[in-house]
Amino acid sequence: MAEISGPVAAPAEGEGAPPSKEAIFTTALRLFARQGFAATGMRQIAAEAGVNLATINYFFGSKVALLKVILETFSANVVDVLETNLAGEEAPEVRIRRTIKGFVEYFSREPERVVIAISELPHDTAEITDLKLAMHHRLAATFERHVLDHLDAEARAGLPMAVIGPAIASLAASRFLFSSVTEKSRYEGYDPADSESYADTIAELFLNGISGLMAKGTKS
Amino acid sequence: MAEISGPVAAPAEGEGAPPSKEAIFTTALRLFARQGFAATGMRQIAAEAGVNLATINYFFGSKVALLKVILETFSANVVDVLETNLAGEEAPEVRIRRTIKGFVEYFSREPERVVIAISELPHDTAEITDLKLAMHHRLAATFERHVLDHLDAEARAGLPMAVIGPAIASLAASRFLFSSVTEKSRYEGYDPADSESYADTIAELFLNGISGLMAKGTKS
DNA sequence: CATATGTGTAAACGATCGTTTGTATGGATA
DNA sequence: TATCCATACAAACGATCGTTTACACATATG
Repeated sequence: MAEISGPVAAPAEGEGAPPSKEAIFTTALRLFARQGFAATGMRQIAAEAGVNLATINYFFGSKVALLKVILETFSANVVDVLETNLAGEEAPEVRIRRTIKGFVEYFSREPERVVIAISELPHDTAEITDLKLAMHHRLAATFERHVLDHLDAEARAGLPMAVIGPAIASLAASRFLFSSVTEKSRYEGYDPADSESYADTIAELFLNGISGLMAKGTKS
Repeated sequence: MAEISGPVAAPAEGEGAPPSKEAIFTTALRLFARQGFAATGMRQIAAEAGVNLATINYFFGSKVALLKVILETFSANVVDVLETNLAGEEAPEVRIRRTIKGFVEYFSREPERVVIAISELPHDTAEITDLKLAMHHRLAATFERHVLDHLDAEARAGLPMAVIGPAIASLAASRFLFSSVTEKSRYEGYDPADSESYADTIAELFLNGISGLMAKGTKS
């Protein structure tokens, strides 16, 4: 099958895109996050976006291609956050803390992409698997280059990449993964809208654990 | 609609169950974890379990009821692990470490349930929402009673339940969430089958962060 | 023997799925 | 004006969806 130069290959979702295309994209983002990719039908997207059914395939080519665009931009953004925050001459602790806060802040801005990415992560949709692997390799390589390679052998042995990679990702995403549950519960003395202090908490948790959190106490 | 005393209400998956029923259950467990609930069809379950299509609804009533059984047993098991490990007179750190290791060990034994539970967590399937909320409340109440209530106000202020609840769950589950990706990659010097040391690593990470991991180094 | 019950099966139900086809329109371009 | 092209729409395609019905067979019970 030859390459197509039609609208299918368009990178999508820039502000230059036609209003219909943008409506489709934001609606799909919302529905995929709320109901899951497989459970969301094309007709529902079309109806809630206020466009014709065929318009979706006209702009995006297919349903999985729509998912692909979502995951690809998410992947690019996450790699970008990691690269820009993890580089530098400061102590590893400073750069790691900055990186985690960068993750949390980006996730707060686009929680729907986080939910979609994590929800689809364990499933092996044929056309998505390669995308996930590529993202994983880029993230792992960046983390190794900027952090692990600067540690002595003993410290490095305590940080197996296969553990802390998923750990840091899950940790930063945990709030958004569970938001459908925690939002329905009430916690006294905690403001869920305060994303700044949340980023601090998660960063401290990853660096020094709950003992670090308890030591800091009300100081934050 | 009156209650039915037929096989639909059966608690399922005991060893006393008919072989067909057990085959359906284990097959559904595998397919739901690998493809997702919505993306898995009844006919595929029936075919791979070697039973007739109608047999599934005969034993379980409906497709969502099948998912319900999976999540209910998972929920009961997780609450049980938390209760048995978190209680006791030892220092909080000892009990928390034991609890996390308990989680990881149970998750290692039944990774498919973990993947299903986390994947379906953000989605609001009408009949599943209540189940998730109930599980969340039980877990939060148990953790508060056994840990938070024994801390002084300052230390407690550093541990917002809305943060560390999802955090501990995501951390313990991270490896199994990402297994479809990490399994396809190679990590030197790390044996993914060593679930014992993995549990240690995650527990140390939650308690003392990566600084704790680096301090321990090759000692583990 | 007659009957009830648990299990398994074939076939079909209506609904919804993702995708494609054909056509219409409106503005830009030649 | 004539042509092209991006956008948009209605309608239908075949396939698959979860579920239900009706029936068959075994075993156990009265």
